[in-house]
Amino acid sequence: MQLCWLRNDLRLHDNHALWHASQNGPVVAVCLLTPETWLEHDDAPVKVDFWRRNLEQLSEQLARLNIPLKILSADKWADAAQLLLDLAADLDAQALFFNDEYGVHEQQRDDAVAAAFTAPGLQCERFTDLILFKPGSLLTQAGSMFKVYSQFRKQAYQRLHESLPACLPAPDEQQETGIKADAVPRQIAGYQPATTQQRSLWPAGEDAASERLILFTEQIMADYDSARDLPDVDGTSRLSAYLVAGVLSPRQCLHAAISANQGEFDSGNPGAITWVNELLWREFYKHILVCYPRVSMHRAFRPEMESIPWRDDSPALEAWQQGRTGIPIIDAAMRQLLTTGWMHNRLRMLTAMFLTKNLLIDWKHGERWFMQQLIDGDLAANNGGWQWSASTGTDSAPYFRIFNAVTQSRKFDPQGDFIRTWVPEIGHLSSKQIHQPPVDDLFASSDYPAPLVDLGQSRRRALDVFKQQGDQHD
DNA sequence: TGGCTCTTGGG
DNA sequence: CCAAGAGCC
Repeated sequence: MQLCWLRNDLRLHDNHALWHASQNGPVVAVCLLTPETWLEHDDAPVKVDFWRRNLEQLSEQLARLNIPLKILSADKWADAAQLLLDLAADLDAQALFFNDEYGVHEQQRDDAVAAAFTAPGLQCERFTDLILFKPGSLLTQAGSMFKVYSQFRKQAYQRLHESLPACLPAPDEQQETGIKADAVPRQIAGYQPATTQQRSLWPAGEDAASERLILFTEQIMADYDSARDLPDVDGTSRLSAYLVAGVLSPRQCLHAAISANQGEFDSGNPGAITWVNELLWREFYKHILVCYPRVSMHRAFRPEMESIPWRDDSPALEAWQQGRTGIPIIDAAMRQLLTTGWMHNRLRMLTAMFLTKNLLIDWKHGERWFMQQLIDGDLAANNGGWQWSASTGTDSAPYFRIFNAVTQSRKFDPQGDFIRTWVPEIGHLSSKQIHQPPVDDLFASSDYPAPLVDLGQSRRRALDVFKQQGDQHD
């Protein structure tokens, strides 16, 4: 008997741990509920609910293969090893299989569990599955981790040309084990259940994920290059939540893109190339997290950026969080996040840069708020994105490349339709005015706030601060 | 995965 | 008046 420990890999297909366990003999799947650790990691309620709903779907699929799902509960990850050992003893299981997760706490937890199993002579098998390449396996000539994305990608392309990682099938149906499966709880204690709207925006299960993947690669991806920046258009993959919960694997994404692009991933349709590029950014940030763990320990990737005098301004932070900054595109984006648990990628860059540059508020506050709200919150990608915007990260935006939220709004939401959806109190304004409501109008008719900061002034303030930072370290 | 300002040259 | 390009942050 083998245990397969499921975490953020809630799928039957192309699941390395599950497949290899099933090749080894009868399998019992197990997962561990640790709400306290999720809280410490700022996992959003909508994300926890999505994970739970996917687990529900997966347990039904597993049942059809006669693979029982056992559900363990613990306060903290520190208890994981003992709980899994006890279960193994109960079921007389000799081996534990799981797919590696990345992050300091995750790796500590997994190393401890692996040690606890191998010490008494049990087997523990770990796999690279959530990403394409094992972190640390793509290196410069000098043997160090890349600090610049384009070089990382070059190496990744080369490796993919040499051998494209294949997708594994779902495990076969096994003999009845006689072991009773546990029911997936309807709700996780301490977490608000998701709203009806959120649930219908993000249907759970492998079938839903694969439907969206096919729709995207066959109908949306061809225009990805031009449409992906328009928040009011369904032009992005919207697959991130599925990737984070592991309902979908990056190999499945890569193969779907390739088959919709005449077998190519770095040539052919520009949309396909750009999307594969996004998959590789995801990969890059995971590698950065493992090779430079300081980025997840409240540290800037670039040490010389540690001493930026961030402003302490909780009213402004709260206005940003609640979508009351008086900059329509920023508020629309933040309200989309609050309501749906998701934000369009272009808007993530805009709102992050507005917080870190125009408001000069520490990126760590924004990083935390995003994690607490996002259905697709992912430590590596979220941290990478925030440090990119704050210019503190690897290969990040140069400090002088500051977005102007209003200019970007005119460019990417030209008719103002996205703003009208989320900021209805200024919906009556023309598409010319809606990006920057005239002050008279604000006094006259709506309770929409005046801008929190002047974009020009606050831009110059950020330039001064960041320039000084650089001078100090010349 | 920018923006601002200044310049030039054309309506 | 504006578009387009250069140089700077």
